[in-house]
Amino acid sequence: MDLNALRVFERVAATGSFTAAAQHFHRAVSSVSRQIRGLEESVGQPLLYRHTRAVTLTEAGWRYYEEVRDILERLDMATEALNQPHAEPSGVLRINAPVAFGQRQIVPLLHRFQCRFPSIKAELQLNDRVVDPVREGHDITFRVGNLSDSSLVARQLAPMNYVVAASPGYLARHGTPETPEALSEHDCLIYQGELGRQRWYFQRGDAAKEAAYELDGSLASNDAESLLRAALLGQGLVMFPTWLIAEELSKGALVALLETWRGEVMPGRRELYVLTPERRLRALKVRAFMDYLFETVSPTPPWDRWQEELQS
Amino acid sequence: MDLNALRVFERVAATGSFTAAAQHFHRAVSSVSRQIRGLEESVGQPLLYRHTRAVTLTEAGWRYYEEVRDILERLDMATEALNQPHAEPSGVLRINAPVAFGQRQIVPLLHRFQCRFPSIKAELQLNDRVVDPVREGHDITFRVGNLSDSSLVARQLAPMNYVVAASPGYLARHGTPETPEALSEHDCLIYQGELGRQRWYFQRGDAAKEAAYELDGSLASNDAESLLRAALLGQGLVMFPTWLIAEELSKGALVALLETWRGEVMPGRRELYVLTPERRLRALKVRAFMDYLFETVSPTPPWDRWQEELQS
DNA sequence: AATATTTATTGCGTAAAACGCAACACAATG
DNA sequence: CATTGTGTTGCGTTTTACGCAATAAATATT
Repeated sequence: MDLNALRVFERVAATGSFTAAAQHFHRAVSSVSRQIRGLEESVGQPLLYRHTRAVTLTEAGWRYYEEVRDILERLDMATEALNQPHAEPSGVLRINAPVAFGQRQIVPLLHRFQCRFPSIKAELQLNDRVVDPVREGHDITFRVGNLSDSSLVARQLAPMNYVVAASPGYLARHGTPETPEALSEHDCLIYQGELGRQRWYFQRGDAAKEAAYELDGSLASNDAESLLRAALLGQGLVMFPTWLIAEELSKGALVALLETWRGEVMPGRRELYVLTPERRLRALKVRAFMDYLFETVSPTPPWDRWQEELQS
Repeated sequence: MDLNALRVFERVAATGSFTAAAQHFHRAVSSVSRQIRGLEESVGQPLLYRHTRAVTLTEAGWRYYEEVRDILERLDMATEALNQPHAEPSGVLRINAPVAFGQRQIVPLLHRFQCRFPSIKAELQLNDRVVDPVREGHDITFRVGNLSDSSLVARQLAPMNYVVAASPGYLARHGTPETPEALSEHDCLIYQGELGRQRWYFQRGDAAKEAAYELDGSLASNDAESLLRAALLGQGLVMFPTWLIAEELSKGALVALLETWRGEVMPGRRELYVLTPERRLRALKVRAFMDYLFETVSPTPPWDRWQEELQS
């Protein structure tokens, strides 16, 4: 019996897939297959049922998995606890985030973090579908809006702020809308995803409820990046989260509009969350990254600092 | 990090010796040395101080050892728990016993046990000095008399019965002593170990206390086997535990004497104990052997059945 | 119903790791 | 001071793990 085989088994059990476990450990699937086969021989019975496109745990496998998961965790913590107080974080940090947020905010953040701690390596997985962080083996997951996995430790990172914006060229040609009502006279570039066309909502400071505006324009798309490019070319107005267009706002490539109102793309407010599996919260690399992250967004996230920069 | 290295580390920590761990795992000392070095590199600091003729744990090593010991135990138990109800005991059973008892009683018992369970392998270590079963890595330890290790689970196996015996030839030439007092007219072969010459003690059924007899004969030795051989040759009388001479009594090569009295070689009574480390009590191989052992000695140990055999 | 695709298994050759032998270093023991 | 026991390290050999490629099996797609 081999510790490596146990780790492979844990990952196979968590994901239901030899392929996923192979990817996780950067190994060939055949290597995973042999590790599992060897483990089953050493414990004397099958731990997994093999199906066509997945594997599932046998009854014994399930019981063994629960034990092995805890044992591996405990071993890692015992090893971690040996680190001297000044030990530098090291190892592979696995991060998951929505695509656009990851590209624009996590990549530079992570870059600075890794400059500071050169022993850290990272695996950044970006996707917009809801993934299971435990199953995927992520150390840290960024999530927008609703949470649904109670085995994760969720911490609120920052509020999601939306802003309407247009290029200076567009505004020079078409004027600057001063109220949400004025938007109907403008070319609004609308996001149209699986849930249909987004409405824009506005709420003034003291109003009890945001008002919905069903707007239109020359372009609708399910690709935010395309809408952004069109806006930069002066085609129309967009409403996006500040973390998406903070750089363009800072550079003046886009101009924030209707700042007296708070904009949303659906009713209610949402927050940015960061999630970690409960057990891994104390790994040094995870703690270090979380500390760094929360230092970075305090008191104001970098993607919300463009307002301050424009004022100075 | 490797499971094998962790097991090696546990054994080194328990014994304080690379050499002992190497022997335990049937490996070269250099292999143990490298395993430990590799483990220290992977946890990032030394776990052992190297001295000239032993190693000791560092502070971190001690803390790690306590964790690793429990983790390995838990893993073994999780693996053990997977066994199906009808699984046959297998693996290496490590037994320690006093030399003579081991040779005469454990070897045949173990032989029958292994015939019944062919997947069992055994390592039988015999010595008369007091050893530390945890440190030595024994699964089962036989012990006579006093117990002093509270981390072991001790079960009483059987009372120690002593008997005076002589060969038929000796008795034909010198007559049969009918009382302890008559022994002074006989050639008593006395055990003389590190504690000096043994006195023989006798207690009649209803007497409150055993009486001591300081006897003499033509031979005194620290080697019980030699005294026994001399007795078989008709040289004199011996007093030995029944488990030592049960076979000779059964065959009539020696004749039990003074059976109305209970003989001892020191004041008070002693028991035979069998000890197992607390954690290993539930390993299938250990349980199976213990069950077999206690079945064998119930209601009467085989070394005390010669009385019944002579009567039938 | 046929075809394409995905996942896991296994033969085989290669690479990497573990091993043991032997020489050596060091300090305790007699 | 010589001997002895324990641990370290260089080096060659043995063993294990790996990846590639072919294959099997069943699901998804057309």
